[in-house]
Amino acid sequence: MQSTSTEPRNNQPSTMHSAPSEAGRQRQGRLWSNLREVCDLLHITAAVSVNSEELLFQHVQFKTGQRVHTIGQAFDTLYIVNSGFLKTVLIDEFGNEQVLSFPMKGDMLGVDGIHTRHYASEAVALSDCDLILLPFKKLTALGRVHMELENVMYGVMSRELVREQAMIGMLGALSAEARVARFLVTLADRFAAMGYSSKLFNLRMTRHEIGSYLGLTLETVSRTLSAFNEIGLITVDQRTIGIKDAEALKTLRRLPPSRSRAKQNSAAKQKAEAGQPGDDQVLATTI
Amino acid sequence: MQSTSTEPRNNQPSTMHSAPSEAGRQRQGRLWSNLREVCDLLHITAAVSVNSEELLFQHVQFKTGQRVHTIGQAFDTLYIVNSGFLKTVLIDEFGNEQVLSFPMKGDMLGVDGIHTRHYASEAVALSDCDLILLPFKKLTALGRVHMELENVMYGVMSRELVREQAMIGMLGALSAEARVARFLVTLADRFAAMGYSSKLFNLRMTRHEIGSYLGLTLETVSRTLSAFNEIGLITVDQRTIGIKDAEALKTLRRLPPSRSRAKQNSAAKQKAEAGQPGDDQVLATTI
DNA sequence: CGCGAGATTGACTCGGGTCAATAGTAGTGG
DNA sequence: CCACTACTATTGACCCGAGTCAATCTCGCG
Repeated sequence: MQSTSTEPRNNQPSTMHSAPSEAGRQRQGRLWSNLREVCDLLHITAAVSVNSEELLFQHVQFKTGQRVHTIGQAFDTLYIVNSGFLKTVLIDEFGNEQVLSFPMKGDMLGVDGIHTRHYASEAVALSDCDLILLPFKKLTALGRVHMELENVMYGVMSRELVREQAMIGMLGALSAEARVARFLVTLADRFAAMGYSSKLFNLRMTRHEIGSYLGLTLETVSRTLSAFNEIGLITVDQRTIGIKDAEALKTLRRLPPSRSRAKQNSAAKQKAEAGQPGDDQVLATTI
Repeated sequence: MQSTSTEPRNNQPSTMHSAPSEAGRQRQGRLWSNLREVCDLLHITAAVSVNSEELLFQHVQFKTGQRVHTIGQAFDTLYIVNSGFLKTVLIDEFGNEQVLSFPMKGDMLGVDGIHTRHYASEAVALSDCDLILLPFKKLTALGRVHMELENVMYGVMSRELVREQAMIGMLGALSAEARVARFLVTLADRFAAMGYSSKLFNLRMTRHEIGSYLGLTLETVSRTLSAFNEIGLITVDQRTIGIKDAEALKTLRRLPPSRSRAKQNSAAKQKAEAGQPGDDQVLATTI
């Protein structure tokens, strides 16, 4: 089914979420997954010994725009994304959204609710989604029997922690161009890991949401994408992104590394390269 | 166990770390803590039933500047801060440090190593420190017997995750003044939770480290502290900070909330308040 | 076919980064 | 005890990256 890419299952409206695609079996008119399928989804290589056809986890579908959980809501279950795209957000005292992540297939939701027993963030479906429910009580009870599970959980939470650390590092140190470049590269890698094309894909989120996620305004995101397009790093058409030079995007550095170049390329080099027939003056500042 | 790490133990000479202060008992010339003491330190209200005088966790001392663990080092143990102050940092491709956190009493270190089995960050002592070792293997083995422990771990990791989410929200949305203000308020609260004064304390980190943590330059941090000092929110003398108006610091908002005031106070209001005998023009822009 | 949400682009402004000079503080050793 | 050095902090001058405001364009949808 997901042959080419870009669109997993065409988003036909209202059709009971079209194809079940991956894991899961019908029962009582619903999809269920066993522990092995859950671990596969998480990319965790835990040797799940059990014949866990007994241990089944229910799926739930959410349609575009629906909230999976909201801030302050009593916590009782974790979610794993089986298909679809979401965003998680914080809401500040003025009602402004701060996007924290864009979960997709294989990601876990709700971990931030464990501590206080209330979700600390809000999760919203950006497309029709299929999520697997992991009732937390059930999960800890299972831990008693299957110790592998405990390590799976530690691994997932630690992974999420590392991801957030990288995010903090990015927000604290990178320029706008570098943030957008990294965002695109990371997205491409995640699509690749899901079996889709990493060279051509559709953004599921608005410029505003990307900006919030990267600590930028939507205008800056838009301008930066246009600039990347002009110098041939990518192609942009609304939400369709084509990656043309992944290497350049990966190595695009920040402007404020410290004291170093930043002055020398401003005037001195400009005239030296008048022989270039191309049109690459747009990002000349970042080299 | 093979220490391998940068700076192992054996540095208890000098002053045997002044006062043992809190938890711990001597044995083999070292300090050890039991499970209850560990949980108390973490502020986790887990009913630790066990008479866990058998389960003892060793302490280790680190002196100012020593590294507890480095990036890429093989992970095998978690740490809990019993006393002292540290920083955790990421190192980018150019050797620049990005400060991620300032762990102090009751905080856990090393969680980011669980996922890949290698520490993802570096932890450095900013003062002489006393840490409790939690060998991860031992910990998971214990989980088999004491289920409370599992929940303690989940709680600590979830708490850390929430903290990092708040950090991301701050870096993505707040102005320099607001970041510094929040930093001070958060520090004050943490000191209060540790039983110290929340009104007068010493920073254990440099302006540079604060700036890195907040995504600012050291100059901006310094200037902002001076500005807060001038309008009477705090007093500053090198690393000694006195909190004068905690409420004002807490409610200091960002400048770029969206579209709203920002223009109307620029010219119109200035002349209307010439009757103010005080000296408060410094931060007039933020109102 | 018009409407509204989203995206693009331009013009302008300013918060905060950069560079630089000065001053306070700590550690070391003669 | 006082230099001598190295590190840290404070301030000022300057300027650029990105935010703000606003106009226009595109596209999907009822």
